[in-house]
Amino acid sequence: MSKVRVILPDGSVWEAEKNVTPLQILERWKPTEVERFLLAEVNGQPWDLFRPVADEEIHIRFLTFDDPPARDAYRHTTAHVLAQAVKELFPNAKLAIGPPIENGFYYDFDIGRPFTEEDLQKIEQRMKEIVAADYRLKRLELPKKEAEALLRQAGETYKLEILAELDEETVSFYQQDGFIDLCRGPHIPSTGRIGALKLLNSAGAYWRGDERNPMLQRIYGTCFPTAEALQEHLTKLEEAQRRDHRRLGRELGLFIIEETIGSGLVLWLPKGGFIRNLLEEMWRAEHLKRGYQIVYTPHIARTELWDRSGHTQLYSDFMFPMMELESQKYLLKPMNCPLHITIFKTETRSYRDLPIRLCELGTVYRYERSGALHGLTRVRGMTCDDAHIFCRMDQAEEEFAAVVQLALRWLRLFGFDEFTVKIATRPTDKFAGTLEIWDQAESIIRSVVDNLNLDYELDVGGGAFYGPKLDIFLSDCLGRKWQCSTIQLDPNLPLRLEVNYVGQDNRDHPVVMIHRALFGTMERFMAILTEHYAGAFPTWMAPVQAIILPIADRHLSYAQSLQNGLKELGARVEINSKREPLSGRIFDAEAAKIPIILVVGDREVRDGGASVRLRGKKDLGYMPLTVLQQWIQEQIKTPKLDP
RNA sequence: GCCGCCGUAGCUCAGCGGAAGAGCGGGGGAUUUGUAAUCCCCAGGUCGUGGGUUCAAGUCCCACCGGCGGCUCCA
Repeated sequence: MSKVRVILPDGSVWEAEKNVTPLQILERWKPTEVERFLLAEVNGQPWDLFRPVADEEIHIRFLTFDDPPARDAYRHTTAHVLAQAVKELFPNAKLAIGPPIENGFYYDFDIGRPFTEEDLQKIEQRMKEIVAADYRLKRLELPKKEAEALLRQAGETYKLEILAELDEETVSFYQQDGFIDLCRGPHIPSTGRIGALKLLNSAGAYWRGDERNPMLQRIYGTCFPTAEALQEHLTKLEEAQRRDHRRLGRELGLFIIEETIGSGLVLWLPKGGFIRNLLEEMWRAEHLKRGYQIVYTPHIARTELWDRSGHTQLYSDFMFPMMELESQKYLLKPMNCPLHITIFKTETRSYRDLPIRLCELGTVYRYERSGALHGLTRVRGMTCDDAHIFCRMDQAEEEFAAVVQLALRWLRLFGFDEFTVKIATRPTDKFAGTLEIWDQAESIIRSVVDNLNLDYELDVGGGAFYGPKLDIFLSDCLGRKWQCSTIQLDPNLPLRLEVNYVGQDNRDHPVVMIHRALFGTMERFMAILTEHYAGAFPTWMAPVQAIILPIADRHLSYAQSLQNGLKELGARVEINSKREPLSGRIFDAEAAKIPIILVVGDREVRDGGASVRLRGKKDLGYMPLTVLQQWIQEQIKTPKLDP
């Protein structure tokens, strides 16, 4: 019998029998803590606690729910419990896939009809029984042939399809109780280790996400080690709902999407319009300071322009249909670049003129499928905070890096400080230009990211049709990620559209373009801000910064003079002199999320100043006028980028 | 687009075969009010649109329009 050398996390080295399981090691090493651990990591590989190890020397670690691989295994096992329950209740159901996902898991089934609310309840009930029964999980490995026979006999056609795509000679199955499933694993040792679970909803989902495939029924669920942790997660989901920008947008008078206008088309109400204008003014000032030039372009342009740019061939799926008048054909613009290019080409540009940076808050229209629309985050008419930088190839890296840095600093101004960077590379089918040019562009982006020491993820094939890009996602206060800034390096449109400069050699050379947006679109950014702040915008951004509540009519003229004084300091101040009790008007002001409430009555009229209350907080007490003025100025100060 | 659910007053929703309701908001009146909702009265709806079933349709059926959730985070 050969031996295994086991190296534990604390550095101690043991000898064990061959085919020892991590669980056996754990029972010897930490007999009192066995229950805490869900999964092992053997020589860097996630490994079932119950799976014998074959190597002669192993470095082993034990993982708990707090380690992502173990959490995934935990939820993956729960997905198997879901599948077992469904198979028992609906023997004709065919299994598709059931992976763990960010906050839970799902499993796709083909049962020929949608699940009902009652189905879900029954399934969840059955799942809890399976958990209570505490079935052990087993891993078995079968040669592909035998696996195929097994799945064929079970009528699991989707699993057969998956199997056919696997290269391995032998494949693994996991089994608990009478349920067996083709699965890569890993899993937790037994169903009894699952603490609290809940099925959330079911919905149609195409097999492999492709609408040409049959529609399956997906059940989403989540699970946590304890009922408290599950409840915490459910509360968070409710909190997200409470912050839904579509709801807050209406309640706070920010924006609305109205049937009579059309799906995906936004009406900005005065308060939302105020915030947007504020952001846009900051944006313009910042861009002028940084050598950008502001341009304006029309919403429609002749089809020939879009033919030349390649949009009608490569982007037509997202474009509104053509309109024709006086035998001229026009298209609504889905992007601003061809128009900015046209502006660039109005003059012959010397190498000394570059870079030229044209920017515009340009409204574009894109056809999004009705089912994809969502509030302000997925719309059909949107304003991009767009810019196109025309530069030489030797300037591209520096310009690109400057934009990345600007974008990160810009987003921090609005209260975000956690970002994810994703590099999206050449699409597999619809792309313009040659592979060499794409490779060069992609390597420039990588070099920028490396020099700035940014961690990034790779989105293979996610680039625009004309070039690779770097997308910046921000995380809001609930940890949700949103795509905002996008910076695209485009060596292809300039070639196609002959966007050239005259070099030192007196010859034409193609420019390189950088397409970029910082906010992304004004619509989406407004949605993100609204949800991040739950409608309680920072004072500098709030459409109404302070509201004065005179206690009785006799205090109104004092309230007005106070209002005028504060307005002179630049504050946005209103008065609510409705003849309602103070508490009622405070309630209204809090509901409107006005940051500062100023109460004035006999005392304040006599002494000057006001009683101050901050949004969400109790009475801060009386402030004399001079103190109040200074304090207000501090409160309303707009954040600025350093030069 | 596809699957499921949902469309009743400006907003949020109850009513689900037998005379259209509530709260908020709006209008009017009373109250002159001290830190998260003062009281009373009133107006407001071809119950998303169009067809059908029925003695009778917000209510059941069909189509369309619109909204919501989901449609690879791959064994």
